[in-house]
Amino acid sequence: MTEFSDLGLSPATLAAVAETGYTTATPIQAAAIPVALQGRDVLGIAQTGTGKTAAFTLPMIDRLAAGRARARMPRALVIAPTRELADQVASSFEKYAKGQKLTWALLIGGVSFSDQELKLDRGVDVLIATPGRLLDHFERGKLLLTGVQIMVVDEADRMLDMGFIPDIERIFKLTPPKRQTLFFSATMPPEITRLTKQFLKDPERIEAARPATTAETIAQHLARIPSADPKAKRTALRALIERSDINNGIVFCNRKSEVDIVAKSLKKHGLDAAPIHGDLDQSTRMRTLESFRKGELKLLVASDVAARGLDIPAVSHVFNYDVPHHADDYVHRIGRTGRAGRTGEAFMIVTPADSKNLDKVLKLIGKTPDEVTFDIDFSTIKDEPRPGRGREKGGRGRERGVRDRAPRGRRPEAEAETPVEAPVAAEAEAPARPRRDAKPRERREIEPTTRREAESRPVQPRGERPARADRGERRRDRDDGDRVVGFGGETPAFLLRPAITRPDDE
DNA sequence: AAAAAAT
Repeated sequence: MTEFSDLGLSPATLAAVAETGYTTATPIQAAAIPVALQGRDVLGIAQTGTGKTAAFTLPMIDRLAAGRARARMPRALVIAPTRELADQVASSFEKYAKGQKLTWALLIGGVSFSDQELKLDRGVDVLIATPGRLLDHFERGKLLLTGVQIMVVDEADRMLDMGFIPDIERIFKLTPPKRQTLFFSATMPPEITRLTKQFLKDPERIEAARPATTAETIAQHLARIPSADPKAKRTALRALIERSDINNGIVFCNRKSEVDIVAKSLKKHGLDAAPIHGDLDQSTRMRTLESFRKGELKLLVASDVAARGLDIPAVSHVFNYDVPHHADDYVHRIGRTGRAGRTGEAFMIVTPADSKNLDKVLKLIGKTPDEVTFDIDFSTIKDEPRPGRGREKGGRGRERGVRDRAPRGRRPEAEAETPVEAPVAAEAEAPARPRRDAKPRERREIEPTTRREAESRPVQPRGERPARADRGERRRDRDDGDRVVGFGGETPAFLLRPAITRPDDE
C-alpha cells in the first residue's frame, strides 16, 4: 500500500488530497505520479475507476506551481473525448488545486463561447477540453498552443472510436515537441500504438490491473422475453426495477429516441427517472448528472454517452434495456456498478431478435448469467401501431390534444398509446427545426461573415491551416472590407481586439 | 445498426 505522502508531491497538493479524505494511492497513482513529477512521458493503460484522473492531475498541479499563465497561452492541456469527462477532470482539478494560484478553463461544446474566451484572454494555466471546441477556439485565434508544457490525452481508445484521432494528431502538432505527454487508454489497438510511437518520448509504460473483473463484484442476469415489442420491453423493465432493491440505477438504451421514450414511460409510472444523451442540451445533461450523483435522482436513463468513463460512485443496478451493438459496450455499461469493491447487479432484457448480439456478449464475458423469469403474459402486450399517421393526411387541425380513441380498459396497466411516444418525439424535434416564420437567409449571412472575419486574422501558424480556413481565404477575395455584418452596428468586442503576435514574428 | 463531438 502506497501512501500519497510517499510519492513526492508538494505539501500544498498533499493537503488538498488529505482534505478529500484519501490517504492510500491506487496502483496507477503510485506508479505514475513519481514518473510524471520527474517530467517523463507516461503511457498509462488503465480503465476508468482505477484513479487515473488523480494520477495525472496531481503531478500536473505540482509541476505548474512555479510559473504563471500568459494570455491565450495555456501551460497545460487535457483532452477528453466527451464533455462530461472533461467536466469531471475539471472538478478534480478544482479540488486538488485548491489554495494554489493555478487557473483553469473548461473548453467544451454546447455552451457559450464568451465565458471561455474571457478566461482565455485573461490567461489560464490549464485547459481541459474536448477536441472540437478546442480547435474551434484555435481557429478563431483565441488560443496559442505553443506554450503547452504538459499535454494529457485521456481515454485515447475512445477517441479512436469517436473518430477524434486526426484532431488529436493535429493538436499534438500544434504543441511544442519538448512538452511532457501523459497518455491514457484502456486498450491499445494498433492506431493508438502508432500515435504513442509518434508523439511520446521514451514513455514509462504503466499498466493498471483491470478493476475487479465483472464476474467478481457484479451479479449478472438475463431477462429473456418472447417479444421485441417496445411495450413488452418497457413492461419487463418495470418489473425488473420493481423487484429490485435499488439504491440508484442506470438504464441503458441503444438509441437516443428510445432513451427519451423509456424515461418518459418510467416517470409516467411513478418512478424517479430522467434521460441523458447527446441530443439534450448541455446544461440539462450536466444538471441531470449532478442530481444523479447527489442521489436526488434514482434512475438515469442513458445512451452510451454514459457507458464509459463517467465517475458515478456506487451505482447499485444497471439495466440494459437493449442488448448493446458491440459486446465491449456491455462490459463498459455494467462496469458502472460493482465499482471500488462494492457489489452490484446487472440485468439485460433479451428478445429473440437479439440472439446474435447476445452470443457476442456471452462469448466475451465467458460465462452464462442467471436467467430471470417473469410472471407476465407478454403475448397480451403489444404497442398499437402509431396512431395519427393516417389521420394527419386528412386534417391538420386535430393532431394535438384530441384523442379520438377511448382508452382501452382491457389492459391492467394502461400504458397509453399516444402520450408516451408522440409528445416525446414532438419535443425532441421542436428545438432543432428552425421555425417556419424565422428568416433563414439572414441567419446564413451572419454566420459566415463573422467567421470569415475571425478566420482572416493573421493568427494561424502557417502549414497548420485547416480546411475551413482555406474556405475563408477564398471568400476573402470578395473583399468585404473591415465591416462586420450582422450585429446591427454593434461589433462584439472580441472581433475588434488586436490579433495575437506570434513569438516568431517578433 | 448507434452514439459521441464544433456549428
